[in-house]
Amino acid sequence: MRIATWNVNSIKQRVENAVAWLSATQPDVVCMQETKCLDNAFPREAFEDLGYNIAVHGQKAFNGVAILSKLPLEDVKLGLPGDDEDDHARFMEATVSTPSGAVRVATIYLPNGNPANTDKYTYKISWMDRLFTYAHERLKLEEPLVLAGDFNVIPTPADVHNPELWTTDALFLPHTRSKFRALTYLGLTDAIRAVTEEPNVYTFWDYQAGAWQKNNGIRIDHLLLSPAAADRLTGAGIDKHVRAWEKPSDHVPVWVELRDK
DNA sequence: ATGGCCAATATGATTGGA
Repeated sequence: MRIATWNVNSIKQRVENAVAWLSATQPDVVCMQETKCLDNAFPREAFEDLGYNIAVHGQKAFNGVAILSKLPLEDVKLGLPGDDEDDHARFMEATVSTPSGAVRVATIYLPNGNPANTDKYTYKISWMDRLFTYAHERLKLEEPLVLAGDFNVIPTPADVHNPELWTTDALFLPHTRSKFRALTYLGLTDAIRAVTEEPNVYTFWDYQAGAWQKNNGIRIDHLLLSPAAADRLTGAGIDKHVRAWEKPSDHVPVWVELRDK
C-alpha cells in the first residue's frame, strides 16, 4: 500500500492539483497538512468522488490536518496528547484495516518555531517533547505505524541547499535537530533516508526569490516508520514534479510503499 | 537587473508561513 504526506498550503486553493495528483498516483492513504479551513469548508466531494474516505481536523484560517483513505478510517483521534490548552489543529491519528492487518497513521504539522528567541520556539520544542512521548507509547504496541507530515525540521546539512544560511533558523537549530534525532532513536526509520543517501533531496521550495528555479530547497516533510512498518518498506519517493504545476503548494508530496505482509 | 511569494481575513494592511 502507498501512504503519502502533503502540506497543501490551503486545500481550497489546491483542489485541482490534488485531484490531478491523486488520480495519477493512486495513494491508499494521504496525510495532509495546512488545510487552512474549518471542517465544514473542506472540499470533501472532490475527493469522495475519487473513492476516498476523509477525516478532517481543521480550524479557521491556519493549520489544519486531514487524512484521506481508500479503506475506512477507524479509531480517529484528534489532537496530540499532553497539553489540554493547545488548540492548534496540528495532529490526527487513525487506523486502516488492511488484509495484512491494521496500520496506524498519524498526520503531523509540527510548529515552525520562528523566530527562535520567542515563545513560538518554546511551543515548538514542547510539541516535539509531546510527540516523543506519543511515539514512545505507540511503539510499545509493536504495530505498523507511520508518522507522516510537515515536521518543520531539516535533519542534517545534507537536507538543505545553503546550510550556512539556516544556522539560526528554528528548522535547523542544533536543539531542534537533537529533538528530531531523539524521536528517530526511539526506533523510527526516516523512509527517504532508508532509500537514498543522495544530498539535496528536497520537499519544500519557497515561493520567494526563485527558490524552485535554483533548486534552493529544504527537506522537512518526512515519513517516520515503526520497525513493523519499516520491515515492509519497498520504496519511497518525492513527487517533485508537482512543484512545477500551475498554482503549486510550496511543499510537494512524499510517499512510501509498504508491501503486504 | 543581485530582487523576486502566497494565503486568509468581515480584506485593502496585517499576520503567518519557512
